[in-house]
Amino acid sequence: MRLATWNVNSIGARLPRLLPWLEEVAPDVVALQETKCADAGFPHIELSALGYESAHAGDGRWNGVAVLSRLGLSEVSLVLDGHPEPRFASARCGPLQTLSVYVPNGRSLDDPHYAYKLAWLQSLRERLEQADPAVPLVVMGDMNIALRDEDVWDITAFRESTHVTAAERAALQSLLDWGLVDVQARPGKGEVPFTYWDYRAGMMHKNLGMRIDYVLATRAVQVRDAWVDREARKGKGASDHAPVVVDVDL
DNA sequence: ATGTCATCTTAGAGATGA
Repeated sequence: MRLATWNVNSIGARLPRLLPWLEEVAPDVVALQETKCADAGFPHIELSALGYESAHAGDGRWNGVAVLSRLGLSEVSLVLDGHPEPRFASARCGPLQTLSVYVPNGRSLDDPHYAYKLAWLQSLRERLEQADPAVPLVVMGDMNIALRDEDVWDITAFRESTHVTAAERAALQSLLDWGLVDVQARPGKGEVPFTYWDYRAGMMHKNLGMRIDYVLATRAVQVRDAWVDREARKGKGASDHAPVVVDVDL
């Protein structure tokens, strides 16, 4: 079984890249983030033509998450309790419980959005308590957290920044402590396989990136291979995030 | 690194978010 997660930064703008990518890479289960579209505008038909059922939570301009599956799609849940923004989608995809999450950015340490980020992560942790860490389950998505210093291009550039604070890392570690493994992708251009590069200042070209997109899997999911598809971040009309692809056995 | 991209408002450049 092949899994993938990708922050597409607007599924509308990205459809000319997303559809060929799905055909080429042929993942069985996909978590998407930042679809930036309302449910009515989600391309269910185009995805169906490629064999995917899809569940989408979105309300328009911001956020938006989806789960795509060609192994069946059931037990859909699109709400994380207490949080109206569409940042959570959960579904059973064949034998695999699949969560697609778009963790709030946080913006800056003194912004209310930062506290919201931590509260949202706490809610996600509580949501996991309703599941069983012994079953095949993955949490995939844009965590907006770099778990280790080496997961950003230069930790000294993050002195007063979100994404690297002890509180954020503890919140992500708390998800792992429930019973999830942080699946390690093969090394990329550098030692750490970054998943995000800012559009500005030639960051991609200089490989000044961040590892903030994750596949977190229970131990019932046996990982065969994992990589970041940097090619999908290149060229015209690319997202600022690259997909993470993971081959697993259950 | 602050160099781009996407979307919405309301008709075209600015605001917002990442």
